[in-house]
Amino acid sequence: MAEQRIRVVLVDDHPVVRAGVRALVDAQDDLDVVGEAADSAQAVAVVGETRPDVVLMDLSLGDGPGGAETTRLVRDLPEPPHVLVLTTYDTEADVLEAVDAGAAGYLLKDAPPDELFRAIRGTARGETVLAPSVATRLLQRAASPSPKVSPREVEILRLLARGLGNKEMARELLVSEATVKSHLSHIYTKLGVDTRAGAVATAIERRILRP
Amino acid sequence: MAEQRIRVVLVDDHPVVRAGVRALVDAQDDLDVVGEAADSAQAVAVVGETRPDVVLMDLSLGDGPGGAETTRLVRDLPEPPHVLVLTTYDTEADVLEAVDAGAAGYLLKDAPPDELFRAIRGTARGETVLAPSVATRLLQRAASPSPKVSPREVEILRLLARGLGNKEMARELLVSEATVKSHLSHIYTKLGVDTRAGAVATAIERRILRP
DNA sequence: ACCCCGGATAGCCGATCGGATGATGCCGGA
DNA sequence: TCCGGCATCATCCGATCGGCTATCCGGGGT
Repeated sequence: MAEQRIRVVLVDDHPVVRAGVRALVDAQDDLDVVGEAADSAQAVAVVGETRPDVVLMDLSLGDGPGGAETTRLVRDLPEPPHVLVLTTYDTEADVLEAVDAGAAGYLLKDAPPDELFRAIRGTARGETVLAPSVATRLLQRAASPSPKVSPREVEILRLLARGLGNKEMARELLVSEATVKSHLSHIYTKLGVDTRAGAVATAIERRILRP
Repeated sequence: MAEQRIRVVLVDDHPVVRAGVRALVDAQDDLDVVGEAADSAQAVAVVGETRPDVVLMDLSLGDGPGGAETTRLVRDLPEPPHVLVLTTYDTEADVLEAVDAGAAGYLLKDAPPDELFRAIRGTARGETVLAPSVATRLLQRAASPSPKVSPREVEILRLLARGLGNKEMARELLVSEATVKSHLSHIYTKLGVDTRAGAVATAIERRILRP
């Protein structure tokens, strides 16, 4: 007789994507979509009810808790399912957050269906599955550890995004202009940029600042 | 007897999204998916062969020409189909560019299926269909005298966010440094800022740039 | 005990920026 | 047709920035 079918739950706020994954996955003999959720609360509920083997998780779930936080919640359930992140972007922060939250795999939505199926089966077996571009990025980062920005530096970044000059920041933070310049230099080094504008853009992209 | 079925072609580089839209649309009695394309060249070819009533167009098509440019190409064909943009983001620049390219509608991928169907039918009849959030944004812009940033200025903003200096931008855009400075001054005025860092932050916040 | 890191401070200097001012050509709407 | 917006270019000048080199202090880890 055949193996046990792999039970899959979809978590994605885009109805179109849910329909697409369901259509593709359900057409496979060994895979079954047993539930769908459009947000974090639904996800936890559906996973609790259906006890799937694998959860396909989108990272951006519109309002409320995101995919990373939802992954954490799902993984905190008793006998948790494996979570395979299926999302559009492979930002450094996204990947790290997801893996940290307990995701077993990270796939991009532009992956061909075959790759998706293989990833689901692998994840169900407890393997770690990474999209090629994601794997590449992780290796790069592993080679060069990205230094963390200190609290004070984040303050500077906030003022920077508001367009303040060094003198104004100094007044705002009650320190000397020299100190501000010092912080800025460190920020440039850590973010790998050499201008204020670049620092702001990079800080927002790395989610150090919220847009 | 029933009306003529509406013939639809999908253009999207994500297999998952194509499968989803196809599954949803094909389930409707009056809608038929008659072709799919994953990039610009395929899109033009498929549209030429299948002569659809409506093209569902994603704006980001991976490498090569984007959805806006592809929309232009498709609309330049003889007896062109109506183009309904179906994408993830509603950045001001994206919307303007798409409409300028001849798109008849703009819908977001998180729209519920019903809305998608109504949009397709409306577009087929030659109506203009905008997603609520997009319509809201356009109305805001129209109501408040917040001056719109020109395409060239958006280019400048992009380079700005990458931390380029005026000299570098000038080289990149094949214009003189004076021109760059002129654009920057206009940008500052329009965005209500007076520094590069502030311009980047404001541009991202107003979704003129994507983070 | 020692060293590293975050934070604060200082001065110097060349490169760059931002503001002001003015001019040209093109195109599209009133 | 005229006006306005867009894009282009030019100068001038004071203010600011970014890189560099140093110093000092306090706390946490080895």
